[in-house]
Amino acid sequence: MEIKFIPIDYDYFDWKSKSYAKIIGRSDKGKRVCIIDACEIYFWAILNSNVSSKKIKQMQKKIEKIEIQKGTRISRVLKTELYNKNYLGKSYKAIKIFVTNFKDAHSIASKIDFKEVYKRREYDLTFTTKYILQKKLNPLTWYQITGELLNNSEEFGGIDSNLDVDFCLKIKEIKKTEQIPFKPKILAYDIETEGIEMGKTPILMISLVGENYRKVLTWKKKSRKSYVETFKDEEEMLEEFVKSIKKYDPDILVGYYSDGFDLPYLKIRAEKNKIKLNLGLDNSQPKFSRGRLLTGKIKGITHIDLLRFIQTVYAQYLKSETLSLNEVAFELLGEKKLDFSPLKQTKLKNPNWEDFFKYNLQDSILAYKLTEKLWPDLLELTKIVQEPLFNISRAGLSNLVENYIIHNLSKYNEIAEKHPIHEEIGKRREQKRVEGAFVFRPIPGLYENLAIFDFTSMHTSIIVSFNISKATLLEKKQKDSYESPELEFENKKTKFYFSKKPGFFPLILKELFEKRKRFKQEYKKNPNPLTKARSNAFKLLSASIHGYQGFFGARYYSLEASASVLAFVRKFNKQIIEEMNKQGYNSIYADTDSVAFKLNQHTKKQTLDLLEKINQQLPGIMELDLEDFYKRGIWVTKRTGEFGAKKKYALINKKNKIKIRGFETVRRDWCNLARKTQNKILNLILTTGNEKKALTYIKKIIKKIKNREIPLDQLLIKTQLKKPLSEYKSINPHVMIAKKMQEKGIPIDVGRLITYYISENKNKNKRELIREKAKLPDEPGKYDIEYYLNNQVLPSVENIFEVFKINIKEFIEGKKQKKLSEF
DNA sequence: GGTCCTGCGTTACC
DNA sequence: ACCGGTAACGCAGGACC
Repeated sequence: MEIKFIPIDYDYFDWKSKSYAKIIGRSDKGKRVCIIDACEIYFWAILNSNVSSKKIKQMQKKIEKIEIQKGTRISRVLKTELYNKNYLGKSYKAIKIFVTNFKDAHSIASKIDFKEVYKRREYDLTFTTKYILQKKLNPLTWYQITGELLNNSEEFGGIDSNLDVDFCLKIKEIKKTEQIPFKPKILAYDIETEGIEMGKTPILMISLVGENYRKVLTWKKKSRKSYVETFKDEEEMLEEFVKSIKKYDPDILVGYYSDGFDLPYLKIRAEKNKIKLNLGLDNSQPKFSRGRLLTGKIKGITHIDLLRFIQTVYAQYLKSETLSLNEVAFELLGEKKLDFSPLKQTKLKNPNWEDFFKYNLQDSILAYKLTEKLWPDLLELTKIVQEPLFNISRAGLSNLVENYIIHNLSKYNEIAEKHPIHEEIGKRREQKRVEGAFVFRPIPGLYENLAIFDFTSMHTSIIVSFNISKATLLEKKQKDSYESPELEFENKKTKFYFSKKPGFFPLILKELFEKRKRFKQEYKKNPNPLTKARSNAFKLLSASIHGYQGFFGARYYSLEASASVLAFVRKFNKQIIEEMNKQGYNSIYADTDSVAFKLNQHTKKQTLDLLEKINQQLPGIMELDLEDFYKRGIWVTKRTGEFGAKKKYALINKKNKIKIRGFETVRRDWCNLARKTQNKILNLILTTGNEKKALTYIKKIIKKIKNREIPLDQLLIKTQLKKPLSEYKSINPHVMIAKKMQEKGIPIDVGRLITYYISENKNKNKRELIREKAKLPDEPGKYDIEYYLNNQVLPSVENIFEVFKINIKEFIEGKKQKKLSEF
């Protein structure tokens, strides 16, 4: 039998002590298919140099006799083969050791302890990674598959008959084929419960949304709405939930925060009702693995918690202040959750069930639409990193980078480095932090006619240009090697040297860098969600590489490499600052990979010519780029001291587009009033080039504050709770409010945004703490005029006016010949 | 009882 | 434990006068 097949979910199983891959996907006809494939399980014993051939043969014989029994399972070494391989860029003889069973590779590896063995490697890769590497059956890519149809076959213990698929194939041949668009079957779900404590109270309703498919399952109330199905009790509802999913037959089951809430909740409630939540295609129940975060896996169906993907991969493209479903959906879809106020109360009393059903349905609708919207990003990242969608949708940045590297090692005949063990991680974490990038302290002022240059993927281009990596680091200075700038490392001034022979790590990055450029161009030429997603995926990987090298959990960790990259970053940033000054420009500001400067008498063309000249002199693949030309820019003083503040500036380009960085305007822990006022002031100053209109505006705002004309929603301050309440040493207003909320019975989780305002407080007998005046938004009270003037609005604008030598407080007092308090 | 400094805490930039 | 260093700045806590 021959079919076109796209792999989606990867798994493996044991049959007669051997490991087999079990891959679920679709055929081009939309059939759900399982394919079964044998996969050789092996790892490597890398040998010390000058071990004699005779000795090697002896070792191979010994290794081939290793046998392990674990319960009923017997694991053996099947065979061994000798190869010339590279490991960390050096060539070695290595014995490839084939074992029967994946699960025992680790134990067998630990039995190979000959003194001639330098390292044992690749026993710590997952089965799926090994399989994909070996068979090149990449996720979400179409293949032409030839195989033997299993039909109630005895082979593999009748696996096909217990599997909920259209057919099951035993693979004979995998061939590449043309790619056709693939749209997965997505089903979104969301539950509503009586309380929020995990599994404690019944699930009231469950919504399910797919293509032309909308359902709410409940047992609480009958409804006139056709999408609502009412059952006798929670048990029946849960049973129907499983049935509905099986019937809809989705490739992807998606929720929002469903790893942490919906799926584990469902599992507990199923247990309480003594029923099986057998969602898996093999009728297995969801399995949860505990890391820092709970992860819910369903066999054969890719369970995605969209929040996790958005948190690690997508948040950087979002403006939303929180990653709540409501805000993210509004930003990406222009659609919100429905307002259902009974949920905001601590106890649900006689809710309007019709509204509640609608509310529940809407959450799944949003999750469904968001998944469709983010599908190009999930798809591209999965194809590029070459790990299953399930992993990609939850992977952190280091994980994405590392898997990208692992799946690109074979070109260099490289054996993968091992994952650091616990002890090693501990050691790495104790290492002193290395010095980071350089930030140039600006001289405060309003500047005209500016431009910004920045380096393209600076860290990555440095790694490639100077061949920097764990494997290319030389122990001591060598002739004809790359030399890092002087840097401090372990409390000593030193330099690091890197071989000139290109290493596999920089070479993989070089390819990544080139692809990043190519796909950015492709997107510019042909902008659509797919080209955008591809461009973004490479951008993300490229931007995360340097952080990866310095991350304690990385296989290719090297603090020496990381410190060297940063030393180059500082050097080149300073070099460009100087070069611009030398060429008759004035450098105003710089941060890491960018330099802002005044053009002075120079034209745009002269500036671009200079850019080209600089580029000709830059080493390797390093490249300086024009970010933009700007009409004006403003830099202010720090609130304390008379120096210019770093990481705070505002610019207006030639098309009157304003870019604000670091100012309170962009900080969510300031009230809207202060943020909006500052934004307006910056806008007026940047557009007009002077402070006149801004002064008129601030006077108007101050008057409004004084007259209590500001609505409460403009005065709310939002601060995130970053740790459990008990761990706070310093009780700041938001901690105080969180405690108050907890006393009221409102559940407080880490990560929650705490909202409050500052009210007037009459008893002024002792030193007044702000937290004593903090109130919940629904607590009655008058806002504290003095606080909002002196701690919010005026501080947000005073150093802007100071650029024009105006002391805003004095200006306001002087003008009116009155004290501020009488204003 | 006021003033100043320091550390905690959050959020931003790159 | 899940990319990391640089930086601003409010508030509380405590030393000091």
